[in-house]
Amino acid sequence: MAQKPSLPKGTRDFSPTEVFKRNYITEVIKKHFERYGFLPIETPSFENSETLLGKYGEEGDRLIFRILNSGDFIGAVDEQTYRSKDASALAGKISEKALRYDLTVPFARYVVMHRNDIDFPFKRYQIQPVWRADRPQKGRFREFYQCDADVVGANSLLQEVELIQLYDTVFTELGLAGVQIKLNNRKVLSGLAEIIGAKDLLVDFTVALDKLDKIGVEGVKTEMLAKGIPASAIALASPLFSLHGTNIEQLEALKSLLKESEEGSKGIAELEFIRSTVEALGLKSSRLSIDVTLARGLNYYTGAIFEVASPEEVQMGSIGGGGRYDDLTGIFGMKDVSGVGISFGLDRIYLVMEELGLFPESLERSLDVLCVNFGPKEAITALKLVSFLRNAAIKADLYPTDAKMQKQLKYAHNRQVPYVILIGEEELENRSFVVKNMKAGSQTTYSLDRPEEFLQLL
RNA sequence: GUGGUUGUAGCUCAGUUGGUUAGAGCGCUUGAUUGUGGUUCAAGAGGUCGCCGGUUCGAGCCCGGUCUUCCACCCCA
Repeated sequence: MAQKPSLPKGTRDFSPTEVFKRNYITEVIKKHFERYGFLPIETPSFENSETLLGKYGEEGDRLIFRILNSGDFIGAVDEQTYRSKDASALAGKISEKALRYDLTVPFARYVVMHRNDIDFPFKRYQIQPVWRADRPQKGRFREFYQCDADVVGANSLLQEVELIQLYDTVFTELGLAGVQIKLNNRKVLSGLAEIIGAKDLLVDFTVALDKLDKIGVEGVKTEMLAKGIPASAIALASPLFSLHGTNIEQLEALKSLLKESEEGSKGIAELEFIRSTVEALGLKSSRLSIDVTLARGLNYYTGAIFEVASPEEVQMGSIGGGGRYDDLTGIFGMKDVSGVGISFGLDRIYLVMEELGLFPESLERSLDVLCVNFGPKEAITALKLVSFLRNAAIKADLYPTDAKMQKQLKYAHNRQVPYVILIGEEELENRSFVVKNMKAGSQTTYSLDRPEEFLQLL
């Protein structure tokens, strides 16, 4: 029986135009990744569950798509687990694989597994889809692409500087000018929690602080209280709520606030180095802003934290994020390997560029020349000309059947083909071809013996 | 996972307190147009009203469930 086709929630088909536009973005990103010395890798779309589970916190585990075992997966479950109706215990028995949730954890696994074949420091990039069992909303899908560039095996802060430049270079070339690259440091957040005496509530503290521009000072205080952070501690942290001024001024204020914390002071020193070095090198169109409230992202960051905000005129979450993680491969048994990386959110960048009308018009053109098909005999000659054009790197095609000219021209019109070539009986006889300029409506005749004269027009 | 929202022709949307045969614009097909698309004119095709169930003499409209869309929260690219 015929069933109405449909897509799973949060997934999309991409039309030819959309794919052209998406490719345009990824080509730009890829080009600059390679110019910065990153090497491409790919990893499987699914991993063993234990590789992924527990790496993204409780919330992350919930959002991981799990893959049902094959065969008689129920028969393999022991009676006790089966009867317990404990979803997570049962899931562990009937599912051993899961879809990739991000590109960083699979990369960490990759590094550990291939440690003997890799020359460190290893700079890799990876552009692949990831899956999250999230509820879709604006700019949020269950299948989406991340474009990651990470360096492992060296912990120079110059890498942070370079990654900021990389962000700037890519967004500038895409025409996404004036993007704000937010920078924070986990050590600063950690130091703050220490100073106010809430070190064990670091995550709750930072998650609440992150919402400052969204829910305001009172909202943040309320959330912190709800999470069990004492009022006295919140009072100590209050200078944070009203930080303002330039990056330098904010750093000065933080420096004095954190002078008692060794870790916090280290974080400040890192921020200061990155800030001053980036400033010395200069950015093309983006601006770097230090933001101590920035805490979003994965909780494995240990140093720098990046987030790229969409341009203000567009209502969209962040279009990129990243940071430094000193310990990631430690989970897989490889200690003391530091990594730092950034990610571009392809799907959101697409939406922002679409909204701002930043895609070049040339992407719309799928065909430069279409040859009208007048019949078997004319088609052979037309095909010769089409081959000639194709060899000259022109996107050319012959209409496959000798349908009515009206239909063929309408097809050319709908596909926005700028030039249509006509080779009918008459042209065949005097070895010529007619080129119709679809925009102007004008026609010019060329000799089949000198097709290169037409090439000059293109 | 929580709360709200949406679904009618290929697309964008009308559709009255529940009442015969569900409409429009755009698009599509055919013709005016035997070598010419866009403009015009004429004709035509296209819908189990997301799906399942319920209430009713009668449901696109009311009720329940479910899927989907979009939005907020959580979290995040």
